[in-house]
Amino acid sequence: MSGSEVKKDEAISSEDRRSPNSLGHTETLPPRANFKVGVDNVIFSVDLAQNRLLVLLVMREREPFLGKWNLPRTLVRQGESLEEAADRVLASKIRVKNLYLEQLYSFGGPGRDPRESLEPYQRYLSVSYFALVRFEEAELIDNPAGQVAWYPIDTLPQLAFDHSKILEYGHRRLRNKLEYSPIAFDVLPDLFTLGEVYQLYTTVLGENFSDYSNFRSKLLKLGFLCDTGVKASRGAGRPASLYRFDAEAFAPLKNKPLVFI
Amino acid sequence: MSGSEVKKDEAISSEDRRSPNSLGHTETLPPRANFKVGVDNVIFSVDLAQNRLLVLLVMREREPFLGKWNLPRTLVRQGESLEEAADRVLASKIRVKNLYLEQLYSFGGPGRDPRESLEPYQRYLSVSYFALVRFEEAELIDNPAGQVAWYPIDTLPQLAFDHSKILEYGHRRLRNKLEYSPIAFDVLPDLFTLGEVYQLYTTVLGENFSDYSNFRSKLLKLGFLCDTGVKASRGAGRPASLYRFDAEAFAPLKNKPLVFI
DNA sequence: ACAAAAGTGTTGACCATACACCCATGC
DNA sequence: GCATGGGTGTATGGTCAACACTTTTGT
Repeated sequence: MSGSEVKKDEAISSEDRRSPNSLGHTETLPPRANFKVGVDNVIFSVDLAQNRLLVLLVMREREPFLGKWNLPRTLVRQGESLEEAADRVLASKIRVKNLYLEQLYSFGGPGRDPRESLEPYQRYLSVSYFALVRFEEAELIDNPAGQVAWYPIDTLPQLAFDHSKILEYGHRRLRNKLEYSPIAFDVLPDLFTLGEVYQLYTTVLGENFSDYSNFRSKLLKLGFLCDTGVKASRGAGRPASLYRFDAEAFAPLKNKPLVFI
Repeated sequence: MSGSEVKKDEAISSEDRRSPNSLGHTETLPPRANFKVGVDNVIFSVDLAQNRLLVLLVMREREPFLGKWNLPRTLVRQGESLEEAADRVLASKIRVKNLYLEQLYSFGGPGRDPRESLEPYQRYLSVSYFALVRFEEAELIDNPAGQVAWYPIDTLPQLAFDHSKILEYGHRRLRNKLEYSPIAFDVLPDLFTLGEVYQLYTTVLGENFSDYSNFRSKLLKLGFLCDTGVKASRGAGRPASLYRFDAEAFAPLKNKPLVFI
């Protein structure tokens, strides 16, 4: 508390403690950096048929890193927001109706792009976005600007730039998001079985995150899934009820800390 | 599953499904935006003597928004990382030894800065950072570039640009971080009483987040606080034990989901 | 003595985990 | 029948919230 006088209900200001000796020590700083701003997308999907978590990659068609894979990316256009740019790259690679998209992190340190050494004082900043889409619905667009492919998260090729780091960051976010927000229902079909939800969770979080019957009762107790009564027969075994995500029942839970484990 | 053939252990590629008609629909896009990249800091501290959550603001000394308050900010310099820039602004306003700093969010939509309408095609991107510092230790630097002040979070002045939005975002992050990571111990002194920890939590999260005795036992059960045995007398009442944060005992809990409620 | 703050203990409600077990279907 | 997946129930131990109570100080 010594040396921290505070007046009730007033801002504590540098004016109050101006010392006469500490005037303008104007150190010379390097000049401002010059930035190109792009958006990099980490787009995930879950292939329920094969229990694989997939990431969308694009083959580079020019230098630097020609012939290497990287994340779908673009530079931001005039009049366009960051999220619009992210939407645009996504839409240029795949066609989907339902998706979850959110900003991930910004990477802007020096040395991210080898072109920096060619164009002096040029820097490259990437605002990364994280997306989850429905695999069964996602239609790859045949792109003149390069080959596009889903890669299983556990057999990734070497990536250009610092994209492995970005991807790893996105993977961590996916696992966290799945645990405490209902993003799974953004990419599941309108009607789904609880088995499908469980499958999605296990392929992302690993086999032993929870036991099916406990997962099931926990999820139902949250109260935002409603049983349509309709049964779906998926090959052998007893037919499962089809459920629907009830957005209205979920609304009051929004912003509340939730655990979906 | 229809129309989604997948080969085991191979990427699913647009090459596999190339359709001859979908070649280069080269829509004309607007040209690339031209960005200036800055860093905006939301710097919090907790005044334990008055139970107030404070934010550091800076008075603007030039247009636009001359005379209005805004967050401490700077443009990124050559050779400097984003975090280094964030550190630099912070260090130019206050002197602190201990702090917690992390990236918050990037704001880069069109129309954020009124100068955009003057310089055509110019855009302003802010990578915001969030910091928590120890109030008692933080010494405001008498800045030639403008007045600096701590403002209580509940009596903020009007802010320039979209800084209210950034600040609100930072406030939300602070509350969340406090609940599930040990950032409080980054800004508490080396030796502290459990009452001080509780006080910090209540001024950030509100009076009714938890009862003291429950908070206490929960925190101790986590096992990374060690009682030094030394007693501290703070005015009236029974003297409290001084505790120390044990980084080694905490290490195994790192990356694990924790609740500090 | 009394107030104030630290610290301990108890209780009942709720929740997580690990199972065991029944149900409905395809083959 | 039997394998397969869907669905229900239960027993055990743990955690959470509320609150009563004791301890140690300053005045």
